[in-house]
Amino acid sequence: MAKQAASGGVRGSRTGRPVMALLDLLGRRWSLRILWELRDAPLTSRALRTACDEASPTVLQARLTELREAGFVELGDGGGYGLTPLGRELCETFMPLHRFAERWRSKRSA
Amino acid sequence: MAKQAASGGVRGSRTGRPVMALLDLLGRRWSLRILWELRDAPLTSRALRTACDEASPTVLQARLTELREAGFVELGDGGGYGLTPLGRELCETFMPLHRFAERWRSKRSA
DNA sequence: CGTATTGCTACGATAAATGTAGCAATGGAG
DNA sequence: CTCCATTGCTACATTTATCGTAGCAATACG
Repeated sequence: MAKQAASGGVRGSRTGRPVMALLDLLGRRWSLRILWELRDAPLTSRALRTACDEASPTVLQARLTELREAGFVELGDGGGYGLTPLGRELCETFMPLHRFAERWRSKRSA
Repeated sequence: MAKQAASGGVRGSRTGRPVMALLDLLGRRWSLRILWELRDAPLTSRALRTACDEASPTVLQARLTELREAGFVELGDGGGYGLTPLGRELCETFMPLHRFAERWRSKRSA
């Protein structure tokens, strides 16, 4: 495996600004969703797939690898993907999004 | 062209949960970046392109349309794209990401 | 008129995601 | 041990998204 984005390869990091790297990493399909679905409890790869609207295992596996290399997600001993402490922090950052989304909908359908 | 989305077509909204729709919308290439680059002041389409690392105008235009239909971005009278009040709210939601990214980097390169 | 912006589009080439199928490894139940 | 279900993960052909380059019509200034 060893794809390695860790030491300076995440797209967008050319700018040197870590936000860009993060924004780029999160701006890929299913990245945000995966973090979101893992917010409460760990899930097996298959349960995660189900939670993610039956997304293709190819992409899911790719994102999972990237997120693991980024240090946000980890694969537990007995199987199952879960958030690392760092990943949990990141997820907290996104929590206000939930409330925002509710307000957003009401304005859209208004 | 009249793409889509405006009145209930954002991918991911099939679940009925607005977070999913939002997560999906933001989980497309350059979406987060565009919001980020507009955080301070409006930019012309070309300035935005420059800010976004010379991204292809095709995608940029597509994202811009989607973000406009979502009500986050608007095209000013005298030209130039800017955030709507709603878009500014959303951007505020992402601000903690900046600080997080800094911490993230220090842990990655540790 | 020429020139230089603006927002935006066409289109072939390339990269990414989808959908379906299946692998090797692990852990019971009989 | 065999059978079966589950785990994480991969192959591969098809479809979709994005890239990169070029260029359009509209507007403004001299």
